[in-house]
Amino acid sequence: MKVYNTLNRKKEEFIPLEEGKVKMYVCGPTVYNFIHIGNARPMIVFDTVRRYLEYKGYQVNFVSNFTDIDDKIIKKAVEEGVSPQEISQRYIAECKKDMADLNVKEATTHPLATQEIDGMLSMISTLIEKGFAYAVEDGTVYFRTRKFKEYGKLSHKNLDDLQAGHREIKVTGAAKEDEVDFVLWKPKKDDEPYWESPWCQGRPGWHIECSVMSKKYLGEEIDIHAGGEDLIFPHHENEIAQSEACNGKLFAKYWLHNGFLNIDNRKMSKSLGNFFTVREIGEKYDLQVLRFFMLSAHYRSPLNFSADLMEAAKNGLERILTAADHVKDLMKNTKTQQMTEEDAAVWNGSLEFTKKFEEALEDDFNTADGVSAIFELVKYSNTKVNETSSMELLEKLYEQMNTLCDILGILLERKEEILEEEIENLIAERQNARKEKNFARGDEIRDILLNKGIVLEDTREGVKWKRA
RNA sequence: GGCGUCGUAGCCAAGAGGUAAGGCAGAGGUCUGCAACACCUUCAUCACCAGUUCAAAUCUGGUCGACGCCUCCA
Repeated sequence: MKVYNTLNRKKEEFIPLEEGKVKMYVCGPTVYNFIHIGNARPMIVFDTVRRYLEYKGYQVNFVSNFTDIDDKIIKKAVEEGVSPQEISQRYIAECKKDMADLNVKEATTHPLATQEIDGMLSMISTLIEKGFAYAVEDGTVYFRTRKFKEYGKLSHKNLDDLQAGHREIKVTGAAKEDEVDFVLWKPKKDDEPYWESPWCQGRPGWHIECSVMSKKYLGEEIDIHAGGEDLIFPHHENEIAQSEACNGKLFAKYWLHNGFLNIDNRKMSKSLGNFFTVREIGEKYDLQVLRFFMLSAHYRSPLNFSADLMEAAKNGLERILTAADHVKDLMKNTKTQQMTEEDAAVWNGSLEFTKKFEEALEDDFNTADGVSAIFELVKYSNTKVNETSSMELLEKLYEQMNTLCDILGILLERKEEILEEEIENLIAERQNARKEKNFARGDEIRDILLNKGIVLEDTREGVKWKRA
């Protein structure tokens, strides 16, 4: 398996630190509002990476944090006149709901920054002892960036360029030794929440959280650290500096970063008015569609989002689900149990698509190619399978589709929906009308149901319906 | 200004030296009471220019265009 490592900008063979196990950390959201669809991309993409690793038999320890203390959270709390905890708790719950609808698996551990303050104090102390950090008069603690010789190895920046390119830096509080130094701990302002520390009453800087949580739940050295490409600098660069300066070990072996999600070819931002939360999209589409859409491109490519593209994704996904439904329906009426010779040949032929799918995912998680393998399997199934197919073949084919879709986190089983009695009666009435060749009444009923969002399809296996 | 990514059909998107996967949309057809589903057929020489090579969408150089990071941001 090859993975693209941002550290050296090359695809590398994936070799875990410990055989059969993968330690993986994904930077999670700051919880001050509903998550937006940009937040959803790394969640979906790295959940898929995890699922593939698990499919390969790895035991994956997957850690993803929630940043629950931060300026934006405090700001929101002040606006609403409630505590920051109330804000963060609320949006953690909402975020988990969205993740469930996106079929993103729960992390092995979802640590919260505010629960890890002790670890942060300890790491900051160690950094000060080792000379990698210093406190200034007002109690702010800075990381001594130039002291860490490898600084810039992830983002491929050098400190002199950074310094030259630096625009006016708004330094609050006491002056730092060097303008490239960054904050590890900062003093509280006014009634902000705070924790006691040897330096001042205050709270942690953003970067230190992830270094500490990764170390606590996964250890000093991990296999994969992932997040959005915008985190490469400064967030991940700073994490490397903190962790490696503190632990004296390589922090993470592979760094994976997903490309950005744009809206109508522009960066998503509130000021442009092209900002969508996952919740909003969920009102118009099953979030499976959003997931399928995101996986239709390579995770490192920028991905554009628009209504048309969502429609296309919806139709494509529908094609896959319809094929699976068809196989399932055939199972109800199949006469033969065991595969015939002919069936066995069909089954063998289908293995080609699993192979193609695996080869795609092996190559830096190329889900776009993986999806195309599923489409080819769908076409193959639609063509090869019929009323004479054996139960064994049908089950195997369904299982194969299900396995591949499950790696992508796509559910083949449609949600069970209970038809209201009225709708059932209408469908029955329509069947009678059709039997008596009263097609006018039949079509009328179909239109009535269509208006209720129910689409009917007459197939050989009987009447089927689905939500529009 | 520094660092970096990308330009493949109407749209989305793989492919990374050997003669363009897959999907959506469209067109024509088969099936169906009609429709839907499904199936069949059809739909590109890869931004441009110049090189390297027996061979380039794939390598090199240049041009144009789009975008990202350098500041909170997934």
